Amino acid sequence: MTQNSNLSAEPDKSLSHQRAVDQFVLLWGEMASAWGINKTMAQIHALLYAESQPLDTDTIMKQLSISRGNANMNLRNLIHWQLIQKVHFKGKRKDFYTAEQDVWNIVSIIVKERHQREIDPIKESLTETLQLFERDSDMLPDEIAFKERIEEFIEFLEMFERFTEALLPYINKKNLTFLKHLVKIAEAHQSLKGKKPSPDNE
Amino acid sequence: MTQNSNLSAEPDKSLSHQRAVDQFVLLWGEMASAWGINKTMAQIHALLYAESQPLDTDTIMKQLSISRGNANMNLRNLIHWQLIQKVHFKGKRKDFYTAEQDVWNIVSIIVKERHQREIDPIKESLTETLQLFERDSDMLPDEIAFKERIEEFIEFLEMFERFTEALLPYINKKNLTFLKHLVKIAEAHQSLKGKKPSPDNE
DNA sequence: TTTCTGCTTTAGAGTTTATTGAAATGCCGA
DNA sequence: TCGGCATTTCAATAAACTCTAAAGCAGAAA
Repeated sequence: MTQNSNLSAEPDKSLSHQRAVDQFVLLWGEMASAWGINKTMAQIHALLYAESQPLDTDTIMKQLSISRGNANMNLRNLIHWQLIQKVHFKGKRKDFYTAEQDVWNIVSIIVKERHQREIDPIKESLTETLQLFERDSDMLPDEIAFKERIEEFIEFLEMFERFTEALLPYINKKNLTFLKHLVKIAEAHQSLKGKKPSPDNE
Repeated sequence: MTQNSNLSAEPDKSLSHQRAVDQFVLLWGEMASAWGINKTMAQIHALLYAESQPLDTDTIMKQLSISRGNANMNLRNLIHWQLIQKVHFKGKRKDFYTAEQDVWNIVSIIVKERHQREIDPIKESLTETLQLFERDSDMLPDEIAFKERIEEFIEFLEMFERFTEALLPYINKKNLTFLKHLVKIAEAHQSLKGKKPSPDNE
């Protein structure tokens, strides 16, 4: 019961494959928790990403040694993130789950989701903060500088927004050509101007 | 002692300015913890970013109501991340700290750091995982599919690497023109091909 | 040398977040 | 309507992470 995985719920798999999946699941989980995403949620996603077949809750529980409640919560969360989907098989009552299998789409979904959930609210809060300032005429120099920095940050977020909105449609394994094209433009532009495009600060 | 900030360590600041700084610090801290970065570390950074003048440890402690040890640890961490710098004033024994003030540089530093710390090791681990597989001839179809997905992921990371390396030099408030240019190319390319560049999956 | 000032380290307390286990609810066929 | 799965919810518990207080250093001044 305390063993971490590899309960061989699926005897139709070679040992080396099973080990590779386990290792991959662990890696994905660690990665996620470094980025503020629930480790178990990421592990479930990794498992479903690694498997070609849809899995049911019990298999996931056994495979990752987690409780039913935990599995259920994180599965729901993953569905909400649109990273996995429920699948039904005729004749079977259980829910099965399957994950998007194209890394490019996965990344694209994650970027979109976090953008909506996090960037937009931040922009709003910053705009509110700006409203705390007195009229320009009464402001001290440091105050003006700070205000400008906030404005610059808002501008940055807007630029980021435009950028991701423009590029996200190309983040897809069937559309790499255009991305590669953009990178080449940037690389060319860079070598044209020498190593760094501008010396440094001020 | 339990009050959250605004101990007005700097009487030379208007109340509205102080409130704006406080609010900004709180926001930045929350944002950071959503992304797996220590909240206090981010708050210290926000404070230094908001202030035009370098601050010493005692000011930071008072301003954020944190202990000396905590301040010290997180300041060191920020230096390690290259997000702030120590500053010395002649005649004064204390260390003062100051932050990079250009958002674009800040983001650029963060991307570079996380890249080094996280993406590179992941690529290595994935490569190791790949080595767990048997020779192609002995592989089951599912096994081959999984292997291909890992390879695709490595490919993605490499593309991401090229992309950031190509663009990071332009992420700087003095070099926005080129970025804007790139976005325009992408936007134009998109409208040329209709709303979505490719219908959907498969 | 001793004292004073400021920086650093660390064990444990405190806080936050994730996970479990059990009970509640829903669903479907007999 | 009941019985048997399957899913969902949630209070209690555990794990992870952060912060503090106190002690230790190191160097400057006296």
